[in-house]
Amino acid sequence: MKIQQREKPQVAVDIVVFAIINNKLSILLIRRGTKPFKGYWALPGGMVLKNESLKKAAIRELKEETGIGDIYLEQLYTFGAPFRDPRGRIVSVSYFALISKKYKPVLKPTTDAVAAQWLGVKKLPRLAFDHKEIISYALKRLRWKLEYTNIASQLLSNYFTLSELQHVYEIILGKKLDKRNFRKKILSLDLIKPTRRKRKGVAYRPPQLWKFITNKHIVLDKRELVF
Amino acid sequence: MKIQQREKPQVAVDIVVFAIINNKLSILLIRRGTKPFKGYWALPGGMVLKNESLKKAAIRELKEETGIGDIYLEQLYTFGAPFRDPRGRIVSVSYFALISKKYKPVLKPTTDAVAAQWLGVKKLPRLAFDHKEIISYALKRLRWKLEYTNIASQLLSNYFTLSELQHVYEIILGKKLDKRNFRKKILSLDLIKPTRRKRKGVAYRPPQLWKFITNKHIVLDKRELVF
DNA sequence: CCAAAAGTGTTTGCTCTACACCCATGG
DNA sequence: CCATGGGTGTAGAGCAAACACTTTTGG
Repeated sequence: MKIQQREKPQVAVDIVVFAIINNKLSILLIRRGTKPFKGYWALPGGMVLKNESLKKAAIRELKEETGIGDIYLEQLYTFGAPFRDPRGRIVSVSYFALISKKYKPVLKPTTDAVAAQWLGVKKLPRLAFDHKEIISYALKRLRWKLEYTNIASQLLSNYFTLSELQHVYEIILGKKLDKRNFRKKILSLDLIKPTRRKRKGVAYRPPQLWKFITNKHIVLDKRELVF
Repeated sequence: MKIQQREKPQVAVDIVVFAIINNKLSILLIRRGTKPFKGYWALPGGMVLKNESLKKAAIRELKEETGIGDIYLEQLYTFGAPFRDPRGRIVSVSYFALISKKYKPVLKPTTDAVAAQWLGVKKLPRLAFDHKEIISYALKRLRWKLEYTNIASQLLSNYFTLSELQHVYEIILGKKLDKRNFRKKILSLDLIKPTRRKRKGVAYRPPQLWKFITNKHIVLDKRELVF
């Protein structure tokens, strides 16, 4: 398919979807089945439709790829270099999304994609367009927001143990944390509360299950969660 | 002028230009001379041209408005609600800019604008489009970046006194700061250095003049400048 | 000599860090 | 009873906040 260069740019969304898969911070990528960059991995995304907001477009694309509609989504940055796409002028508004453990995404290849797959951020393949840059931007934002928001809630199930929460931090920040200090700090912020439940069936002392006090996105007024 | 709704959105830039004018944090606004929102105040901005990057477009528009080319500019957020502009689908990439004391902007009315003026952020008039939202977003970003970057350098002359620097912080954060603690903190970060010069002609002890060690944008790895 | 802002240290409380042992369960 | 991760407290160091007086100049 060949698209001519237009006078007016087209507006697209590209989405960096993070999830923790097999204890690795991973990104959803699709393998392109058409030119340009055929065979390369790329971020899911697509054109914004007429009378569709940018966020709606991102939600729609994500639903098409993963089947999940209810997802944390936040605008990242807009990339608009004139020749970032060889097909013509495409301004891409990037989003970053988090998929919580409570969902099981069903990856569906779509028109442009021959495969969709979770790939660990540590060793990403070569990527189409300027998608590497977009991902690096998203990673920065993710690490940053971990420190002053309750964003980790978006990567866990409704009920979780403190160790699971700590692992989210460790995986994303890429370093081991002290268990006691982690607990002290996270508890001091009143973001989570204990429940009556404990995780059953484990071959060790059953851990307390916790939940976030709210599902809403909370922005702390300081970077309180710097570990 | 009536523009029809197009199938492809147009891409525009809108710029929130901050400067400190008469000890007030101010924004450059233009009074619209044409419909829609004729007579309302609006952010400077305009359409992105073919083969022009987003940032270039912002720089060009700013130069047209203020005559200043060398300016701190950073992308903010992209607003793309389908009906944010009654003329049709316009996706607006917003930028935020800082004008340093070393420049004297010459405000020039342009095609769409009957007047350009600095208005204090404390009491802004009613604004066209969703520009109020854009400004509120820019203000948040400005306050936030003050705490972990050397962005204040963009609002001062090359040489400045510590009190002037402190005033930038006080004006933007909207609170008085302790002089001794301010100095201690700012000096501990190695962002500025003393010069041999002192400000002359003042009716009090002549203050030391300082400069920023670099003109480059520095991002600290912590929010060190929380006062 | 007066007015005005510049410049300068110390004490106190709080927060962050480092660190090791017992507990509850399944098998 | 063994293996496994869960759960808990404290002491010391470093950082942040509060606070008042002396200095230097122009007029």
